[in-house]
Amino acid sequence: MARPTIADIAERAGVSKGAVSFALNGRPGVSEETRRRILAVADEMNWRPHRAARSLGNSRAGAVGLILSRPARTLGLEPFFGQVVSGLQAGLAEDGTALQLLVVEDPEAEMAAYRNWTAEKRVDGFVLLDPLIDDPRFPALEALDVPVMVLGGPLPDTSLSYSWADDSEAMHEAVDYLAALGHRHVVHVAGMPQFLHTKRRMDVLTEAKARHELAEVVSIPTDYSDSEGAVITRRVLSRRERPTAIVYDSDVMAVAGLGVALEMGVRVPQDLSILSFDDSLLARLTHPALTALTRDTQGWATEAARELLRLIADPSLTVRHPSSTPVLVPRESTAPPAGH
Amino acid sequence: MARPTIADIAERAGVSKGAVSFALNGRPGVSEETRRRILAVADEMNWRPHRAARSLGNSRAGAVGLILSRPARTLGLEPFFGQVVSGLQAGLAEDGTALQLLVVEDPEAEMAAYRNWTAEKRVDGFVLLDPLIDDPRFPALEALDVPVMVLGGPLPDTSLSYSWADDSEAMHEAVDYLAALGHRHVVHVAGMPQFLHTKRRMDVLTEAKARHELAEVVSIPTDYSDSEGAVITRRVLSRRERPTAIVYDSDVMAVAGLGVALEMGVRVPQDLSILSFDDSLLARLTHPALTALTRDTQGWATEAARELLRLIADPSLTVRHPSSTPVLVPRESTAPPAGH
DNA sequence: GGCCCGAACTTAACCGCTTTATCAATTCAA
DNA sequence: TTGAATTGATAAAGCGGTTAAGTTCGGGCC
Repeated sequence: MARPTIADIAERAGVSKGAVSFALNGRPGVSEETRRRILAVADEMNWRPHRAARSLGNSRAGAVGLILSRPARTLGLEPFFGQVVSGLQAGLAEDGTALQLLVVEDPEAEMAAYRNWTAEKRVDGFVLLDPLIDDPRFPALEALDVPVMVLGGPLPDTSLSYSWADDSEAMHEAVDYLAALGHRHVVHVAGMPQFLHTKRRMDVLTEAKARHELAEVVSIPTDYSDSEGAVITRRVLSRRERPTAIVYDSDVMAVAGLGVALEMGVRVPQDLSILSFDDSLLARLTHPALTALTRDTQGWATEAARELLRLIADPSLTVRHPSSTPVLVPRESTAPPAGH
Repeated sequence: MARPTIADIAERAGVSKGAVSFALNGRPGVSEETRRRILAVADEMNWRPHRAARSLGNSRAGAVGLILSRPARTLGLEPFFGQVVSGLQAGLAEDGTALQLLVVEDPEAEMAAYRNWTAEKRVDGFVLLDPLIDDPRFPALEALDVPVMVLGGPLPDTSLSYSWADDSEAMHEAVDYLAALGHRHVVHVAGMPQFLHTKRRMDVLTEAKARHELAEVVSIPTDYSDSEGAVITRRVLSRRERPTAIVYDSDVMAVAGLGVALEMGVRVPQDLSILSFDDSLLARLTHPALTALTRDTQGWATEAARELLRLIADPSLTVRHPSSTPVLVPRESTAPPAGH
C-alpha cells in the first residue's frame, strides 16, 4: 500500500483528521480512549509523519545547520571535526532533529549559506565553530534573528549563545606544569591568530612569563597545517638557544613537530618536551606518546546541541553554557629539561 | 518585512502564483519578458523558496541520508569518514541537495533509520558504506524501493547501485611490489572479515602466495582498532620466524604497528617493511613515513554523490560506477628484506 | 470568414499535516 | 431548572509551493 496519511488513519478510526493530529501530538482535544484507538490504528498502519508536511504546518524545519569554511580536506585530517559532527548529531538525534552539513571554500560562501538556509527555512538554527576576534558572522546572524549556538567563547559583545570550555585555564595548567618541570624557554606554536581561542591562549602565555619568571616565551601563529608546524619547529630548533619545551595548538602540528625533532636528532623528552593542546588517537600513537590537553569534544558538542534545541524551543533564551575544562594528560613527551 | 512568498511576488508583478512558479523554475508557460520581470521582482524581494513547501509540492525531500553504525568515536578517528562526508557533501551541493547524517550504535538502529527516513520522506535516497558479505541491508533497502548508492563493490546479487574502486587490483599491486622487493614472508593485518573489501583483499593475498611462490602469507582479521593492530603486530614479531613485511588494512593500525616495531627494536624498513592500505596525513607524519595505497576518497565520494542524484532523478537507472584504483605510493617504510 | 492551434496565463486543486473557529453534548454553578 | 463553562470532536482554512485543467488571444491555413 502507498504511504498512509492521517486522512487514512482518520477514516479507519472513524474520526476527523484534526482529531488524529491532536492524538498523535499528545495535545488536548481528544479523550484518552479515542487517543488510544487512533494511536493503535496509526501504529497498525505503520504511519510516520511526512517531514515536509509537518514543517510546512508548524513552521519548524526539524534540522540545524553546521557550515564549515575550512578547506574540505581538513575535515578528514583534523579529528576534531569528526568528533564535533558525531557529538552534535547525537545531541540532536534525541529530538529527531537532523544535522545539515555544508563545507564551503570561503567565509563569503559561509555567510551566504546562513542567509539562504534561513530564508529557505531549511534549518531552525545554526552551530558555529571557531569564533574569531570581531567575528563578522556574529552581527550578521544576529540580524538574521535565528537561533545560534557558538562552540567556543566566552564571547564579548554578542547576544548569541555559546558553549565554552575554559581554554585559558587549560593553558595555565599546561604552562604551570612545564614551569614546574623546570622549563624556562617555551615556544608556543599557535593556531590562526584571528581565532578567539588562539588569542586567549597566547595571552595566558605572555602573562605566565612574568608569573613564572620564564626566560623566553614566544607564540608563533600558524595555519594549523602539519607543514607549518614542521617548518616552525625546524626553525626554533635551529636557533643557538633552543627552547626546552614546545606547546602546539593542535595534535597534527605536534606530531609533525615531533617528526622534525627526531629528524634533527633532538631527543624527546630528554632534550625537548612536547605538549599538544589537542588530544586524539594521533597523539597517542606516536613514540613517544604526546602529553596533551584532552577534552571530551564529542560530549561538549552533544551538550551544545541540546542547548541549541532549547534555544530553538524558546528563542528568547540566551545560553552561556560552560563545558568542562580540558585536562592535562601527561604521557611520554614531557620531562624536566636536561640538567635540571 | 516578513519572508516573501510567491504570492507576494505574483501580486507585485501583476501575475498569478502559477506564472511565478513557472518562471522561477524555468519551465514553459510564460514569455521571456514576463519571466525576466518576475525574476527581477523575486530578486528584488529577496525571495527564496521555502524548502518544506517545495518538498510537499513536488515530493522531493532535497536531501540524502548517510547512516553510520560504527561507534561514534570512530568518526573522529578514521580520516576516511571525514573525507567521505565532505566529498559527498560537495557532490550534493552542486544540486542544492543536503546531506543528512546519522550515527547509530548498532545495525538494527541503522535499519530502523532507513525505514523511518524513507517513510517520513525525509530523504530521497541513501549512501551506504562498508558493504558486507551477504549484507542484510541490501534486500531491506531493495524492498523499501528507495534510491541507494553503495560506496564499495562490485556487489553480486543486488539491484542496488554502487561505485567501486578496484581493491583487488590495488592489493595485487601491493603484493607484487613486496614480492619484487624480495619479500617471502608477508602478514596481512586485515580489517573486519565481514566486510566485502576485506574478503576481497584476503582472497588476492592467498592467490598471490601461489603466484609469487611466497613462503608465508597470512591474513589476520581485526576490528580496525589501533589496539588490535598493535597486539597482532606484537604477536607476529615475537615469533621465531618473523615476517619481513606487514600489510595493514588501515593507516591507524599501520601506525600502531610501526610503534610496536620501534618498541621491540625492529627497524623499519631494514628489518621489517610496512605497507598501509589506507593513506592519510597519519601515514605521512610518522617516521619513517609509511608506504601506502592512496586514493582520492573525497573525489570518489563526490562522484558517488553525483551518481546518486542521477539515480534519484531517474529511479529506473542502475549505476555501476567504477572509480579510480588506489595507487601505491612508496615512502620510507618499505625496502628489500635484510640479506636480499 | 471560420476553424484550429499553440503560446501565455489564470484558476484552483492538491501535497500532508497543523490549527483555529465552530458546534454539540455534558457538566456545573446558581 | 436554566444559563454558562467545559469537554470532545469536526470542518475548514491555512502553510508555500507545484501542477493539471482551463481560458484568452493572435495568427496561420483553407
